[in-house]
Amino acid sequence: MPELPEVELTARNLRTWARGATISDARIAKTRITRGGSIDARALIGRRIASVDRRGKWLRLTLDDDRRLFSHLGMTGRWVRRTIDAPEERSERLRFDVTRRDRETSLRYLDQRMFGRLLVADEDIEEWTSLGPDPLIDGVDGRLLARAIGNRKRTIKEVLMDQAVLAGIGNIQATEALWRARIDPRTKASELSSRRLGALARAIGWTLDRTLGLEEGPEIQYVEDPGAPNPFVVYGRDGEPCPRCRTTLVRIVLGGRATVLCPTCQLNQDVE
DNA sequence: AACGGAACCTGAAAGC
DNA sequence: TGCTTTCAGGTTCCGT
Repeated sequence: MPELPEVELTARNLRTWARGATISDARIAKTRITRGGSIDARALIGRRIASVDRRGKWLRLTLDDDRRLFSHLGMTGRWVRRTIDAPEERSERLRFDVTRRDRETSLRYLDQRMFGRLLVADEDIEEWTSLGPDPLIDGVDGRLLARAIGNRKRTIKEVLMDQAVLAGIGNIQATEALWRARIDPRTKASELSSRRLGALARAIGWTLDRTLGLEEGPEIQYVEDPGAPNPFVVYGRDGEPCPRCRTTLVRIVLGGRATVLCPTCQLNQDVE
């Protein structure tokens, strides 16, 4: 589920909760979350969490012995803070009890569908190093987009979601940004003018900032959480009027993913 | 090489 | 009411 904004908020939470803290206990359930490796939880006990970083949708917790814990949230992963005596939750896959200044709390990684990943490594893993530029860390503008896209011929929506092109953009952020920039998601990426790419870069900044602002708080609110209203402008709103021109928004499928667009205003026309 | 589609999972919501 | 189908914000693999 999570895209760049949710992962960024998670990184900020983990810094607040755990940076500088010592792991006093660690337990990991044996599930497919650790595929591609295995984690010896006992070997983490006693280590201090030196720093927490995010790149794209990946999190990296660096320990004081320079080993790193990598975490990808997949579709349903979330890190939460609990009291030390809170009972194990249904989808709990990893638990860290951490101590800082004599205060002990418990960090839990929850992941219902287990598409997420957890890996421990001595150095940065390929999944981390192969990520493209991150819009929040590296900034994003039309030139950078043009360079990242190169002459890729897939649709701009699919290319935007390619983590090697731009790190952190998923289905929601791509949908929202393309609507904002008035670009038809089916356009071949290499066919966008530099002017269009400039508009797209600004639109990406707009939707990321907007989503980050919506999600400030102790726990990330997902759209699909029961009772939570959809906070997005067009994502999940097919059948509703376009907020800009009132045309009914339509749903198509691109690269196997639901895509909402306005058939009237997403026509790649410059508007100033 | 590039593409569409299925697979990996669980559970909530919609459909009948 | 209860059973069935569809769908979900991610990634990877497989066959054409």
